[in-house]
Amino acid sequence: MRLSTKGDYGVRALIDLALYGDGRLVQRSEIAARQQIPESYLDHLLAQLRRDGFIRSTRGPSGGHQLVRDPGDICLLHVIESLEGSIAPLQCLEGDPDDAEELGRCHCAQHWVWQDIYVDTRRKLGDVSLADLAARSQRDVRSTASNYSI
Amino acid sequence: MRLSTKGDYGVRALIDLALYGDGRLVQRSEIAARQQIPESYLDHLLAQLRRDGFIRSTRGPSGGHQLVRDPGDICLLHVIESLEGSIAPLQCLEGDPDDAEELGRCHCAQHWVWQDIYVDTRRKLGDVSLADLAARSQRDVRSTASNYSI
DNA sequence: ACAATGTTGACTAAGTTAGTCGTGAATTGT
DNA sequence: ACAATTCACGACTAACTTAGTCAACATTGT
Repeated sequence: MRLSTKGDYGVRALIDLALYGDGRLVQRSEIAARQQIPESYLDHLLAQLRRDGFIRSTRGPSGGHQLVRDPGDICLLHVIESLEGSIAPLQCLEGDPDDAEELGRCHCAQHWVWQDIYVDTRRKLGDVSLADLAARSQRDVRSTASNYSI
Repeated sequence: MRLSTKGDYGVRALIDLALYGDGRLVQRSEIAARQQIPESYLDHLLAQLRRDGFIRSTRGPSGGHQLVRDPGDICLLHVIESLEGSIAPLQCLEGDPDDAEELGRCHCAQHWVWQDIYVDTRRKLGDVSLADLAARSQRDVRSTASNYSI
């Protein structure tokens, strides 16, 4: 039930782009340094996010990465599912989670419990945008900084 | 985010004991056959459940396994956590989940989202008893049987 | 041309999952 | 006492996943 580093790192990378990529390209090395992610590993995550249309990348000197859409229009659910694959707790819950017909087909005794958890988790993740996370991230940075300044 | 076979099989084994172990011992081979679990693998799961006080086992001919407590007094959360370990989606959420102090210590941007999901998932699992699952399992068996008899 | 950057795929080491197997210990029936 | 039956436990393993590294290549700005 644990999120792997792919999901964690990938989300952090997108938050970084939301925070520092306003109108400019952000380089892999910048993201890696700020978010504490091995640079060569970050490569794979950026590739996946590119494939799924979250970012656009530019080569060459002064190249880098940028978000394709507005951070407010990107929800955590899609990012996580891009990086982690399905987050269904049981195999019989995979497939289109919005198709109630399909989910109801299995009759294992635990099905309904995990289906409830699955649907609810997806809803919660769907309700959070990258902009929300970026704002939270910035707030935390400021509050930590103010602790030092007292 | 997927439940492993340990959790799935282990819960099914306990449901089997709830259904067929009323006042008698149920043998490993019975459980394995009914629940489609490799017998030698089931050993490990029963050992873990014994260590954590869910079942009691008796050796020798006509030996077997039985629940220690009433199925209504065993919640899914404790069973799952016995078999799977912590189900916290992030490492920084581990430790005592009822200690709000401890959970609030980390300030990674995603923390609050996953904490919400974690707390809610544990609550949902805590609200389901083995008796609930056993009843559901029996109902499903009957409804499947009645489909054939029509 | 060439240096800076991103792109891709092959490779790897460590850990987890999902088991199997063999030996031993307890219990029962004879 | 002894054999049969059942659980108990730990060693072992094959396949898969995770979390990376690395090298070769493609593109772009100067």
